[in-house]
Amino acid sequence: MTRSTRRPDLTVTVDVALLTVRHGRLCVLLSERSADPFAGTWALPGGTLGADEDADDAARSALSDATGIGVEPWHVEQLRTYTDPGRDPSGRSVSIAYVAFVPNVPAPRTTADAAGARFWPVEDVLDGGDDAPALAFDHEQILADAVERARAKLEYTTLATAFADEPFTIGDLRRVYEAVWGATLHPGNFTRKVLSTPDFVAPTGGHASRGPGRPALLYRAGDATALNPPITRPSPGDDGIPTS
Amino acid sequence: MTRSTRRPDLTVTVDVALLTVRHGRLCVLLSERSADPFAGTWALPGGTLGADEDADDAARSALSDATGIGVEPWHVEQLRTYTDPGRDPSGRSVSIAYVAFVPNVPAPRTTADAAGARFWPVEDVLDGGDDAPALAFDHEQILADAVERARAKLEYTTLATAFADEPFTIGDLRRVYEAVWGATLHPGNFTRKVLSTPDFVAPTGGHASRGPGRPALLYRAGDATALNPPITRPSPGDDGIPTS
DNA sequence: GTAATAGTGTCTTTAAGACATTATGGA
DNA sequence: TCCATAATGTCTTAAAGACACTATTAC
Repeated sequence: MTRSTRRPDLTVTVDVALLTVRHGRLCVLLSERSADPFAGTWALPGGTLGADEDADDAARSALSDATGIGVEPWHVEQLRTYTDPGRDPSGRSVSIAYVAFVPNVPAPRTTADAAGARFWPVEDVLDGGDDAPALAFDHEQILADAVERARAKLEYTTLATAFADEPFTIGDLRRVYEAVWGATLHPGNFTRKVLSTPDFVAPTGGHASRGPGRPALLYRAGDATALNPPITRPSPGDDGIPTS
Repeated sequence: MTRSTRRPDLTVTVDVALLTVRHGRLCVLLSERSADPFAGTWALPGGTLGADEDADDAARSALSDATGIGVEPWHVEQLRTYTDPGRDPSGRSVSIAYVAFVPNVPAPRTTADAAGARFWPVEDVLDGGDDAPALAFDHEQILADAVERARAKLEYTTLATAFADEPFTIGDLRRVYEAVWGATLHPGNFTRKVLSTPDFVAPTGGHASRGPGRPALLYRAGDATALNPPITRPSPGDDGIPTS
C-alpha cells in the first residue's frame, strides 16, 4: 500500500460506552456537555488519542477520568470506528469507540471533564421517550452498537460475570442476562445451564442470605471465556409467553 | 467529553484483507512493497483516509485500486482499528482495517499502486513456512483477525454465499466452508442443514453438470442473513475423525 | 458395468424448554 | 402457617452427527 506523507487535518478520538447493570436495568454512563458543539446534550466519556498512545490505553484513561476510580480490572474492548465526515460539526474527526462492561455502581465523580455525569438506563436513552437525553455526535449509534455487542457476547461468552460483583449467586447472574437482554429467563433451566458449563462459575463455598427464599450458593467467575454451546437469546419480541 | 483543537501528527490509513476461495483454499490479496518502510515485504491493499472520506468508501477505493475491477457487489465490512504507536516505523499512524469477502478470482491488475499483487493462501502466510511471505506493519495480525472473523461469521450468518459465484451448488457452498474452516464437513448433513434454513439459498431451477456424479441443483443466495440455529464449526483439531 | 457426487431416510445423542417437585429460609 | 427463591428431576422437542441408501451422471 501507499502511505503518503500528507497529514490530513484530522483528529482521532476515543469514546467509551460504559455499560453496567443498576437496579435490574442496563445503564450507560453519560456526561452533559458544557461546550459546543452539542452543548447541553449528553455524550459518552472520551478523549483525544495521544500522539504516542495506544487506543486501548486512551479508552482506559477516558474511563478513569470519567469515573475517578481504578479501571484496571474492568473488561474494556474495542467496538468499531466511526468515520462519517459529518459526525463532528466542529471539524473532521474519527472516533475509535470502546465498550466497557463494569460491575457494581461506580458513582460518577464530578470533575472538569465529567461535570454532570450520571448513569442512564439504556432503554430510556435509545427508545427516545420524552425524558430521554439528546446524545451528542453519533453517540446514539455508538451506544446502540455497544448494546448489541453486549447482548451478542452474553450468548457465546462468559462476559456476564464481568457485570456481576463477586461473589454472586446464579440468580444474580441470571438478572444480568435479563437486564441486558430485556427478557425473562427460566430460573431452573438457567441454573442447570450455567452449572453444566465447565468453569463458567466456581463455587466459593459460601451462601447468600438476602431476603426471603432459600439461600443461594455463592460463586466467582470461572476460567472459561467461551460458552459452548451458547446460551441463546429469546427471539426479539419473545417475552417468554409461548406462541403455540 | 473534551475535544481539544490540537491536531496530533497522525495519519489514518485503511487496510483491506480481501479474502476469497481459490482452488479450495482460502486466499488473501497481497502486494509487494517497493518502497520503505518494509520494502520487499508484502502488504494488504490500503490507502490514506481522505479528508472528507468515509472509511468504508476509502476501503472500497483501495480495493478498486488493487484489483482494477468493480467492487460494488462485494461484501466489505470493518474489522477493527490498529493503533500500536510502534506499528509504523516511518511515523505515527492508525489503521482502520477492513475485510472483503469476494467470489471467483479477480486477477490482480499490475498498477503503480499494486505492482506484484497476487493471491496467497492464508494458511501459507500465517503458518510461517519457508516460502511464506513476510508481511509489512502489523498486517499479519490484521490478517489473522480477518480470517477469524470470516470463520466465525460462517457459523451464524449466510456469509458463505458471498464467497460463491452464482449460481452455485450446495457442494460449492460446502467447499467454501471447508476451505475457510480448514475442515471437512459431512456432505449429506450439510445439504440438509442448508436446505432446512429458510432463505439461505434459493433454487434457480437449473442444474450443474460438472464431471462425474449426479448433477446438482443450482442456487442463488437467499434473502436470509442470519443463521438460526447456526452451523457450528468442528472444534479446532477436529479433522472429522471421532475421538471416541 | 464402476466410480463419483447429490440428495434423502433414519437412528442416536445432546441439549433446550416446559414444568413439577423438593429445599430452605423470612415474615 | 404461607410465601418466596433456590436447586433438581423429568418429560418433550429440536437439531446435530453418524451412517445407510437411493439417484444420476461420466467413464
